[in-house]
Amino acid sequence: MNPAAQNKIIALVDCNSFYCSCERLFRPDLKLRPIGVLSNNDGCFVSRTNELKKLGVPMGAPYFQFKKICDQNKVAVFSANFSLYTNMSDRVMNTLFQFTPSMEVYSVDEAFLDLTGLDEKTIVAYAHQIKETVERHTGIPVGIGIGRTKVLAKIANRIAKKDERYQGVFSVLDHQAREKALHDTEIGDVWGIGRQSALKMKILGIRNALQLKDYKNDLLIQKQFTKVGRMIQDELRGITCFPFNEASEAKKQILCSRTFGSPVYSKLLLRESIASYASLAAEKLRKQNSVCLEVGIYIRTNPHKEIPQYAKEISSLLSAPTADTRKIIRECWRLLDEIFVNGFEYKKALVSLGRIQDAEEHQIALFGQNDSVEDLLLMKTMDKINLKEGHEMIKVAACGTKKEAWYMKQVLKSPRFVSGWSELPKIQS
DNA sequence: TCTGGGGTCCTAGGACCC
DNA sequence: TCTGGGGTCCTAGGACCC
Repeated sequence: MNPAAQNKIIALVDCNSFYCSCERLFRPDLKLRPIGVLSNNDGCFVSRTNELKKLGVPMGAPYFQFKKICDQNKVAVFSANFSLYTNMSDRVMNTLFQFTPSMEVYSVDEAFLDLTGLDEKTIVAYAHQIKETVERHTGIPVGIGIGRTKVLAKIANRIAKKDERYQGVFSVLDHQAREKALHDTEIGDVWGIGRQSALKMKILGIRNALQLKDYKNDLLIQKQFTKVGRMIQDELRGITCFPFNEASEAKKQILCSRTFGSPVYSKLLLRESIASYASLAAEKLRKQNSVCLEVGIYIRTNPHKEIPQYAKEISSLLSAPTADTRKIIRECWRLLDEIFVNGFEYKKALVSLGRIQDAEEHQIALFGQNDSVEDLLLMKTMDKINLKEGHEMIKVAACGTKKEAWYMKQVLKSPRFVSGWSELPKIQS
């Protein structure tokens, strides 16, 4: 075995309450106030500051159930402003990239850094330097966990954020620190162990990460928790199972779905919403330079409401791979004809693109019609204009022109501080 | 009135083939 | 008379993550 593989140093950098921190950046008056950010349609909390967590608002909680508590405690509540968050995310990632050539952007607010080879004695100090630099350059506070594997870095990161003594940086490279950290980490808090697995683990007497690491019957773990469970166990032992993916890979499936602002009854409006989601999905498809061979849709009523329920999904294979918005919309509409039933109160629609292939490498269809050069040019031009002039400046007419019932409600949205000239913060003089 | 959106990976089991 | 065995591919569904 390669001895270097066992002496890896992985750091996980994770932004604190990321969406809330982004909102706070442009509102210094909110520095000490609890903040919450809501999902689309102002439905549920998707980001909360510590102050809001302390008020007992759980992750994913419906806003309307906690509105009173928020009002009473002067909570600043925002509609999600994703263009702001992705913009800030880019800035954070660019800053991190200055500290190592080997980095994996894991999500909008997290990145793994490979710091292998650096002096272990000074690694914590180095991490503090990373943390301070990110905060100085972007204004976003982060926590950093350090370990031999991704799973261990995750555990260290949790402690870095939770235990104030460590001021946002914690390492489990040291044997004793690691054993204690694993002992103090509940099994359900281990990365990759969800609710179902945590329950099953407890039946086996495994209540914390240390017990999983030291569990003797590897075969039983494999059998009950699949290969993934075994890999998590090995990662806890310091053996790398989840490799470092530096290059972001092309998506194998692209989804676009929204809950409607108000219920929709007519097929006409469903068609509009689906055309709109198909356009967004196709745009993502072209952005990663891919084509798709499979198109699917899904529609459903509101399961939280006591009304007649209907939910149906359907998908189909195209005769030739495509990235043409118009072809994708056409197929979605054909599918809608197949599953639409009149008389229901629809609340959500989804469009999915599957069997995704690289646009250059895809097989030429034997029978179907491939995208022509003209089609591709039109799509590219549309994307270019939308990128430059703002989202949905140009769209296919099928998406509709009026703000119909299905449009999202976003009452509490902050201005586009970083992406719209007209909404830049104003300085009083 | 009112409950998000976008992904990945794994496995069991059926279909099919020789 | 009396019904093999092994391999591969595909899909649906489950579980998990942020």
